[in-house]
Amino acid sequence: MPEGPGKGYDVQTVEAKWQAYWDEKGTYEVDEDDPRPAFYDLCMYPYPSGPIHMGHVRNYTLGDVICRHRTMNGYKVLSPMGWDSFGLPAENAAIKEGVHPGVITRQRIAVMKEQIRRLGAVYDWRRELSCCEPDYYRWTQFLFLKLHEAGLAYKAMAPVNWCPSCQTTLANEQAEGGRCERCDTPVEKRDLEQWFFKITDYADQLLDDVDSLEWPERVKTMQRNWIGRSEGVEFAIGVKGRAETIRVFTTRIDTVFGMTYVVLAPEHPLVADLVKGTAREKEVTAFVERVRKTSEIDRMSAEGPLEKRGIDTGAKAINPFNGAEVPIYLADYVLATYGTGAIMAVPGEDERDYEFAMVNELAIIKTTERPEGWTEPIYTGPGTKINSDFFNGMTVDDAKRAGTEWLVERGIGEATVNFRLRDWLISRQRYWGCPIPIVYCPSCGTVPVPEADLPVVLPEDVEFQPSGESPLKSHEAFLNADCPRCGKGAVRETDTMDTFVDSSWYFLRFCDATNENAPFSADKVAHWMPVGQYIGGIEHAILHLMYARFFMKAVADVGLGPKGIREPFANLFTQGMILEGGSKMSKSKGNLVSPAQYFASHGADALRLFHLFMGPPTEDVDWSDRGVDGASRYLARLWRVAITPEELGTVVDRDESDADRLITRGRHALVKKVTDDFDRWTYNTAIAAAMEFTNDLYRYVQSDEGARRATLSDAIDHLLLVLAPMAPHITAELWDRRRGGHIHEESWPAFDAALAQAELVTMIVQVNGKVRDRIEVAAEISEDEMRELAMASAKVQESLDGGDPRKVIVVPPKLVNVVV
RNA sequence: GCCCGGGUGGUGGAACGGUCUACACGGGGGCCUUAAACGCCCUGCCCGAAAGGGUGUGAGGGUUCGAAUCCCUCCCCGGGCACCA
Repeated sequence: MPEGPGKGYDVQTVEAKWQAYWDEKGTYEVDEDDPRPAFYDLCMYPYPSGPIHMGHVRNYTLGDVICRHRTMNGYKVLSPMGWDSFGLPAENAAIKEGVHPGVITRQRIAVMKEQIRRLGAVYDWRRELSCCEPDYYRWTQFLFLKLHEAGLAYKAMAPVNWCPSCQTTLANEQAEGGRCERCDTPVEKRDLEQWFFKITDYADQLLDDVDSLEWPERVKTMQRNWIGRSEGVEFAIGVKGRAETIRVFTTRIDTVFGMTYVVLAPEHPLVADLVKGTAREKEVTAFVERVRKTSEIDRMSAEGPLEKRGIDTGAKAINPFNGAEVPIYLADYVLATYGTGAIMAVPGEDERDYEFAMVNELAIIKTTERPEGWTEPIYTGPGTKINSDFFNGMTVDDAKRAGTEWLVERGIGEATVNFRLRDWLISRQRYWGCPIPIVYCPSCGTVPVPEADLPVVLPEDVEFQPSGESPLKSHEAFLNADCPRCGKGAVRETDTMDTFVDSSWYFLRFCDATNENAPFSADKVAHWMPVGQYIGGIEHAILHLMYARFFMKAVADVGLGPKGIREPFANLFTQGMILEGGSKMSKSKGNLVSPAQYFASHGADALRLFHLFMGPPTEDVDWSDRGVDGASRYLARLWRVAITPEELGTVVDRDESDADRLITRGRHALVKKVTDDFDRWTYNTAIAAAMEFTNDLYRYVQSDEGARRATLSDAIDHLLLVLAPMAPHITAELWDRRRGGHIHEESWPAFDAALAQAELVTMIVQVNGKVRDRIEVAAEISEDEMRELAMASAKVQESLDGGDPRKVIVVPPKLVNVVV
């Protein structure tokens, strides 16, 4: 492995020097009273897991390039960094190693911070925050109280994943495959009282506002699908011989005359009552038990829809439209948590119902005309209604309207909208998270902790149970509290908040990070927000980004945030993953490649440059370290050329030559190219252009009589300027040595578009679309001249063989195509 | 199953409908050196000693003077969603 770029360039010393300079001088510290226009550049803050990995390098390099580039373009760029420092991994490590999670976490933050600095990424460190510290989480608690006050935080019974061995609930992500992440015990469903945020109140807004975002289309699509708005009707279906009705939701009321049976979710509240005392009771109860044991994860994921399991209750439903009696089934393909937990089933017009009907040998009624040649038994497209009484002859859409009207007139149904989005369950039965500021009083009930009493501090003197049960549950001093309302003895909530709550507002805190009286001031937030560029992994496309959007809106509505800003992230960039051998790098796979070794062997600039050069940052890339050498070699070359232009060839002080004109043209073209590429996020081609220009310099200066020193100097200055955001250390050092001063305080260079155009171009001569000749011509050549030149070409004459061309296509100044 | 992305040299990747493979990595060769490292230059698939020619962007069609690029059919890879009525 080569030791750095070589001759006269001491990578380690130079990089350390400039990193210290940026820190000490506070180059990237910004404030409200700075008159430059504001720009907020943010990378998703990391979970402090210890040493950084290549994904971090990619992320923070991109963020840093944006920050430095924007700054050179005259903006004051807010670029902060912090730590998503609550969470399960540190707590698990604590249980295993007997060290407090806070200790482990703070050590890891120190390591990570040092490595991020070593990368040369610059931040306004005065704004650093860590969400596990009381000066941050007291405001998370404050926001919880505000949401609670506004009715947006509530407690309710909910089915959760429960690990019987660890005695705790688990997040869905921690119970993948239906087994506990820690002990591999199968997870059960339990109903527990849990805290929720009422994100569903914002379902419509969250959906509508997606349109206004400059985000990757696929992320927007994922958000829309996750919200899953669907319009339909809810109506009551009578049960034969009983007073109760079953409410069902459907988006296809036009198919109601095809209703073949009704299905209830096994958890439906009416089930027990329906079968009580009937011959079916025993069998149905057994079925319900069986389904309950299957976790929701198994029911909803696996490889595609599971085989439809169901059972006849023996009860009959009555179709209100025609009085038809149909059987009532229970089936696990109907979810208790969506719509009303009950459906009307129409096998002729719904794939799932069809599948179920086949298994249970039920009749199929078609209610929509099939298109010519349609052979499938199910049809879900548009058409004309048939077998449908007063719908007959209507289109599907008209029948939907008529059906809804019919129900509304009789008072048994109405149009409704359903969402896939559920309220956000934020309770975690874990220690290492933000305590929920609530106490339970025997006489006053659930009482919020007064704002003046915040923070509710996580006690440090805790003993971690090998079982994983939260030590808060057995911590007397924490548990016992006085009721804020009546002063009598009360008990504290021991659940902590999902760490996604912490990350739902950290970008707001960055705007006003040291405020001791409020989570942030609305004015400061208004000054910086929305984030002008947010950069992070695609894996957060739904959860974090949805929650943060919800918070931004909620915070405005409870009177804390600026009213006009309802979306936190105006622009989002999702970077691709760094793979190793085709799969994601991870500790467990043992295929981590540490960035730290490259700091020592090649330096931060080379590593940054290589990451940017690998390919477009949206794409996943397989890691290969061969190219770091190449980046390093290029930087060494740049160093030699900039320090000693004679390296390039003959440097003279005399009149302008062709070489001078070519070099000047080249540098205008370079600046144009890099400027365009920065807008397109195609740093790979920007770097290629810089390399190409450097190669061209050698060519021009070595040919004929050499180039002027002044021309070269100007070219090298521009080369350094365009590379400055990407390779900040070497360009800063060279700039300082060549001209004095700080390159990152220079303006982004301008270019003259006319000068960037080449004088001479290669004209391609084709015969029948195949290249037959190349001729150097002036860029301003006329069509006629081109045609003449092309026809005069020996190659063309040969092909014509004395005849006349059928057609000649001329595209000035690049191409002539002769068709024979 | 549905919805997105992608398939271009040995590799990463370039390419407003107009020279396919820029820029790199790796390989081969040469120069420099006492030698090596560094550096510099050439090369890049097939035929040919060369000049030159040919094939050629996952497959097959189409549009066009001209297609990696636009249209249709299909195959393969990656990702997301997955019983939401």
